[in-house]
Parts: sequence; C-alpha cells; structure tokens
Amino acid sequence: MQDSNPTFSSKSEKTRNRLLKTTESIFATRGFGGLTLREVAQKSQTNLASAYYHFGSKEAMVLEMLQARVKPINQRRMHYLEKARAQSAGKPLNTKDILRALILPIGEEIAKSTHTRQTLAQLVARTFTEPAKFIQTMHRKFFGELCEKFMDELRRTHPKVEEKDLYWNLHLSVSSMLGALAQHRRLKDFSKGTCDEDDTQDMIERLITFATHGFEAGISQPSV
Amino acid sequence: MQDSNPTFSSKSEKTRNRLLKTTESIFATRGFGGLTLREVAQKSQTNLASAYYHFGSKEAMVLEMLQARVKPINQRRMHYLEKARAQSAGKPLNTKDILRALILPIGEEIAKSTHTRQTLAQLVARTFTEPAKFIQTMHRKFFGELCEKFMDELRRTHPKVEEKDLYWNLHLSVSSMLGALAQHRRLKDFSKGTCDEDDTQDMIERLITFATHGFEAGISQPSV
DNA sequence: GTAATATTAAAACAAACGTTTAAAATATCC
DNA sequence: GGATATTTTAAACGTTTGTTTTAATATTAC
Repeated sequence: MQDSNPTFSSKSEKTRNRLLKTTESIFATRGFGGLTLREVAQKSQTNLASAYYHFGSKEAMVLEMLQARVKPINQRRMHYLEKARAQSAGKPLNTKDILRALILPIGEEIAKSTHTRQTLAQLVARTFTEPAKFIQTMHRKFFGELCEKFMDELRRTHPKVEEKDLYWNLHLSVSSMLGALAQHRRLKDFSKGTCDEDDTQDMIERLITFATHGFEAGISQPSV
Repeated sequence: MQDSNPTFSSKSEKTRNRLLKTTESIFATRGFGGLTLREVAQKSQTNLASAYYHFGSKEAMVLEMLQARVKPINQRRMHYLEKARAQSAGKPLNTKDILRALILPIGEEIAKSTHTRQTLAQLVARTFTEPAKFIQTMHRKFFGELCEKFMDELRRTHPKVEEKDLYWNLHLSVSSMLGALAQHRRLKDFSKGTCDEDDTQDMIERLITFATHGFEAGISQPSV
C-alpha cells in the first residue's frame, strides 16, 4: 500500500509530478499512441519501472494527468457561471456571459506558466479526438454534468427556444472552441505571420464573440 | 515497375481499393498509431505483404488514402466558389456564400454511400489532430493554396477589414467546422437523444449559419 | 502454350512496446 | 541507529509492430 497517507509532498512525490508533467507534454504533442513510458521516464530523469510503481499502467498514468488538468478548469467554469448569476439579481444571463464562463477558464489556464505555450491547447484538443476508450469514458464523466449545468442556464436565458436548437448550438460553440484550440498552432503558419498565436487574451475574446453570435443566429427562427 | 500503365482497373486494382477503403475506416476510428497493416490486410481479405507491394510503407498507404479523399472535396469547394462568383455578375459575394462553398462539400461527401455514416467526419477531424509529421506536411500542401483562394474572395467582400481580422475569423470558421465534425458522434450522447446526428443536411445548414454570423461579428469594430 | 511479369502468400527479422520481477538504495519510524 | 517500509534501479519477458525476403500463384504478351 503506497500512498496511504499522502498528506505532504515527499521526495517521491516530486518524481510523480515530474512524470505527470512529462506525460502532459508528450501526450499533447504526440497523443496516447505516440507516448511511450520509456521516454516519459527518461525525460523525467527516472526509471521505467518507477512509472509503473507510481501509476500501475500507462492508461492510469495518462488518466491521472488528464484529471489533474481538467478538473481545475471545470471548477473555474462553474465558478464563473455562479458568479455571473449572483451578479444578475435573478434575471437570466445573456448568452455571452454563459459562453464566457465556458471559454474563459481555458484562456486562463493557457496563460499559466506551468505549461509550455501551446501545450494545453493541444492537450485539450487531443482529449477530444483521441480514440482510446478510457479517455472517452473519462470525458463523459467529466463533461456530462457540466454540460447540463450550462444547458440549464441556457434554458433560463432562452425559454422559448426548442431543446434541440439549444443543444445544437451549445455543441457548435464547444466545437468551435475545441477546433480553435486544436488548430491554434497552425494559425500563424497559414496566415503567413499576420496573426500572433501567442496572444491568448486576443484569441479568447475573438472566440467568445464568434461563438456568441453564432449561437444566437442558430436559435433564431431559421427564416434565412 | 508496377503501375506503369494503370489505364483500366485490373484484378489487382480491386485489392488496392479494398486496402484503401479499410485503411480509411480504421484510420478514422483509431488514428495513425492505432492502425496496423496486419489488420488492414486481414479485413481487406488479402495478405500483409500485399499491402507493401502496393504502397511500399504504412505512411505511403495512409497518405494515398487521404489524398484520394481530400482532393475531390477541395475541388468541389473551388467549384462552388467559382460558380457563386459567376452568378454574382462581378459583385462581391456575401460571407455566407463563401463559407457555404467551404462547408457544403463536406456534407455532400458525408452523404455519399461510400462511407460509413460517420467515417468521413472522423476522418477529416483526425487529419487535423494527428501528430504525424507527414500528415501535417500534406495538410499544408493541400490547404495552403485553397486557403488563399478563399482569402482573396473574403478580401473582395470585406475590403475595409484588416487582414488580421479576416485571417482570424476564417480560422475560427474552419475550426468550428472541424470541431463540429470531430465531435459529431458525441452530440446524440450528450443531448440525450434530442439531436439526430444522422441528419447531415441539418448539420451543414446549422454550421453555415453559425460560422457566417460568428465571422461577421468578428470583423465588425470590436466596440463590444 | 510458354516465357515473362505482376501479384499474392507465408515466414522470418529486428526493433520497440507495455509489463513484471527481483534486487539495490533510500527514507521513515520507534 | 537499526528494523521496516518505501522508492528507485536494472534486467528480462512476451507481444506486437513495420518491414523484408523468398517462394508460390495468377496474369499478360507473343
């Protein structure tokens, strides 16, 4: 039984964290299949079996890394949502506030110095396209209830709009966010240097505007 | 020298096509790393070495499959763009027409019976998130000039808008399309059956509307 | 029909992978 | 400080991978 009393970080915990950080970096750039435990161990300046001692398997290791990264983001999303509702004095929020609560935390996390510049963007994106089943299972678990919380808020804001339209446009909003994160590193390339990919603040603001207007166009009567 | 005279499809060409089709299916669901030549050969009812005879390597095989799938889509994109311009009598197109030319061909390709229902959606999405270098190289080659053609059209439509804003919002439009394709299969799940994922026509229309209004909101003066 | 060629099949190769085992080293506790 | 548990190390195992080789089979050309 390791870890029966993980109150304070021992020396071994440092190894653990080094492993997790390396796992994040490699998983983000090369995906689950492209990640090998030998490389993770080596770049973490430790041994292959050490990774197994701490995590038990490759799957468990990646899973723990993902949970450690996704959890705080989702918590902040809920925080922003509740904060906005507290400030609205009982009135329904507008679409932009809701989508901002969804998107902003990603930007804040990217801005953190913990990650290499584009690591988290790639990481989040990869999470959504990885074929591995255990990742999809985690996804459902992590985003299922979050999604419903946001849907509740959207229903309050758009009481006359059909469920189907709300779901579809939340889906499109989330998709545009994920797509933008996944494609982020290509922007500078295909814009021939015109767009600065490092300006996270700018990206987030553009994303929120884009999603908000896309959303609202999609729920109005399709008389177009 | 095989293939020096590929005028008509011989028996061996059928094997080739079976291999390509199987490659598409497996690559779409499990990615480059998750695809093994043995499985491709087996599901194509042929031998492992046969795949090598026809393509030379795993990389070359996947590459050929991708090119065969992407090329007709991009051709149709250009076709729609030129068709729209021909009908506009010299006047600039509106944003929606341009983005429709970009998005519509994807829907048409998905609707084809050649693919399993969601195969192409996954395929396109995976193309954009796969870490393999040769795929990224192919991407630049295939979408570089296409992108500039669309940018030219967008410049004509929005002559007063800064380059940076056009690039950013084309990027966001493409990203939302790719994100929506990648996430497509999850929609039914997280909407609890409310949204029908098989209605491709509906998806494409929603996507065009979403992207158009997102785009136009992003290029107007950010006085928000 | 027979020689030449193109295509399939079977088997083997070296390398890399996730995982396990067993021993050495380190830290922890009384 | 010595006994105990925890953590690290090194080596090996069995599988699977992409790839190559060699032989058998089907196809084509004259």
